[in-house]
Amino acid sequence: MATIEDVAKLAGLSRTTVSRVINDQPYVTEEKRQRIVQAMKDLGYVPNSSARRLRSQKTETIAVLLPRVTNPFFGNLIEAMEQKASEWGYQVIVCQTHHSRKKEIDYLQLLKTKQVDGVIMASLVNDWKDVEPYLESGPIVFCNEYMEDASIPMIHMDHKTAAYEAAVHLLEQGCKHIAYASGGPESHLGAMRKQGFLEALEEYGRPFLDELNIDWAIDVSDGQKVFHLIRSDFPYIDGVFTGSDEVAAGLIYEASSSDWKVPEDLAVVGFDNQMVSLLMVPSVTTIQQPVIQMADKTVEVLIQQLLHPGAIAPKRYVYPHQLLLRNSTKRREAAIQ
Amino acid sequence: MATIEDVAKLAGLSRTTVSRVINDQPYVTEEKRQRIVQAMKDLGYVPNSSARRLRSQKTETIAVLLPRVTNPFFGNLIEAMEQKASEWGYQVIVCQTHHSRKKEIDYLQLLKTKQVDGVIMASLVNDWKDVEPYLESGPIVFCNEYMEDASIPMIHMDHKTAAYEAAVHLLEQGCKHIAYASGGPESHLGAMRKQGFLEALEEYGRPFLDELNIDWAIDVSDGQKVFHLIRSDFPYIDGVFTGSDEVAAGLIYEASSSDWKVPEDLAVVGFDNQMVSLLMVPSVTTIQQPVIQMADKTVEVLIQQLLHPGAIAPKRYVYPHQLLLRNSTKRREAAIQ
DNA sequence: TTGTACGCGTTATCAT
DNA sequence: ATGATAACGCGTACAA
Repeated sequence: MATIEDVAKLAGLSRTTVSRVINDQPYVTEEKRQRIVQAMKDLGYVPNSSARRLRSQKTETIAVLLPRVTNPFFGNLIEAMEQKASEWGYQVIVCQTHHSRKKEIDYLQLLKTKQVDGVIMASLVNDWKDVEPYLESGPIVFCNEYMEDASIPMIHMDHKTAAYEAAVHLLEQGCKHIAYASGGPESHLGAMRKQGFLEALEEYGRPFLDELNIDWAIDVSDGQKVFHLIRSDFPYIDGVFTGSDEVAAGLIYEASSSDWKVPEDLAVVGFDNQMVSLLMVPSVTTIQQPVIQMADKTVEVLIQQLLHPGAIAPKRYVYPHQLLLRNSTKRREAAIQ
Repeated sequence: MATIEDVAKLAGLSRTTVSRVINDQPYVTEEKRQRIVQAMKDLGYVPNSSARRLRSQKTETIAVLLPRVTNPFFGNLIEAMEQKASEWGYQVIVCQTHHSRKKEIDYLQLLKTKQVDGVIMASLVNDWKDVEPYLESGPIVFCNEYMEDASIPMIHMDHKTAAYEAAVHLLEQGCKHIAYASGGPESHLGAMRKQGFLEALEEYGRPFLDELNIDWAIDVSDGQKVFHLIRSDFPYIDGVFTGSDEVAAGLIYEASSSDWKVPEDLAVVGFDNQMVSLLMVPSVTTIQQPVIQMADKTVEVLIQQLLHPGAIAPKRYVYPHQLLLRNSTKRREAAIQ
């Protein structure tokens, strides 16, 4: 592998001058520049990135922490992030935490060991006190996930209001006993949703019992299980708030192969507006997040922090959501689309 | 940021000894080892990865090239790859080519600049002659994509036979005029599928006309367009082979809001066995690929190349597919779930 | 068992 | 305008 030294020799000049050419710096005669460019071509020279990193203390790489890529929400997120980052010349490392505290911390180590310049956390299962120390090694930005006490940039939706609106919608459609089927480990975000949901119930004078709380529903097959659980043990339930479109899809799929009708017997709302929510019959009422905008903003904020350290105060960007009314909750005429 | 030098000073020893402790090398008194470990803790010392890379000429990082993450097939692929790689202590960089030749080459540069030790190509739109030169900078492995002339490891299915079987299935179900709705840029893999498809038609004495060839169908909305095209311009078509479950889903979705019935009026087969193919009504007959096994194998093969350069001859691993018979093609009694 | 000294490939500083 | 030289932080012959 040719080094800068080789190029210098071949061109009959010094490393310094070659370096100047590489980095488009002034003070190089056009003639010598040509000679160097030619030498680089002849040798197939490419600057060694490790050496540059060591010298510049920069990696042009960021880590994106998320639970898993195959969850379509996170898939969309990282797709947009990678695209945006590459526009700025940054590489993206995928870090799947699978909701594990240990893995999350392990990946944060990338910051300490200088393998990445900054970190985006779209996964957050550790307490802030365990994350904060890593801040001194480089900037961290939250996306989707968030918490009150951290003073770093956060890009997210108002999950509490979103859940509140979804619950109100179910109540307005005449649901009397609404189950809450969500899952995964407790995160601040999950707590917010739950809060909004409960507020709506309280406002409408509906009680919420333990039996209506399902906290292990993540994917399609869980959704299927949820349906059977409801049907066999709690048949009086007539509405379900789910934490994802996948759970909603599983529920609706099972219902359609039973004698229950959605939404007449059971109204269902999903979350994320994934493609499947539109393809299901009936189509799924869901909450849309501006994923791409959030992803772009997150990358932009992080890179700005890298380019101008400490220039801007950590801000919070709250993006709007939208409750998309579809057929899975259409018990009264009002429903649109 | 503390360096190895700081640790050495604090412990009253030399850098060398500290280095020995870091890398678990012998010839260090237990007592001094303790002293050093303590010093590292006190200083919060972590080895600088850039320096290590420069010194060792290794990055412990691999690049995965693919069209886009939100295509569920590739989402599954990179999810499994990242997980496997992390078990070996390797980082994964996402490289979305969006079928662009330029982007594909740009990402291959990561190999030349020593930003990664090896590359997995699950995207392949350039000619082999343009890819081959990068081989001298490090190992490259194909996954899913492949071509005859390259002498590097390749992990993939027999797409030709898979397509052949799907087409035969449609013919056996009594389809007389079968459209081929696939898309994206031409790849060797696409050519193989088409070949298998055509062979089946020929075998059954069915002609294939230009009007039956749709080459721009990639996602759900394309599938919807395909349906309307067929319905308005080529209503005699009674079967469609699609390149992905998403296209199939779009087709079926539109058909269900029309007076056409699937499979009676139009039989549809998909590709990849994505979740949506199971959730659609009717469920979609499709071809299943052993994605995770292929992903694991690919990572394993690449890492073996990194650990033992030139030890094993480049081999080809062909994985079995499975045609899953579902309702979207069930025109005769035989079909199974 | 421990330490000295050099080099990995670049870039920044300071002369000239 | 150009070049010599010193870092960046680490690992490893080789010497002791």
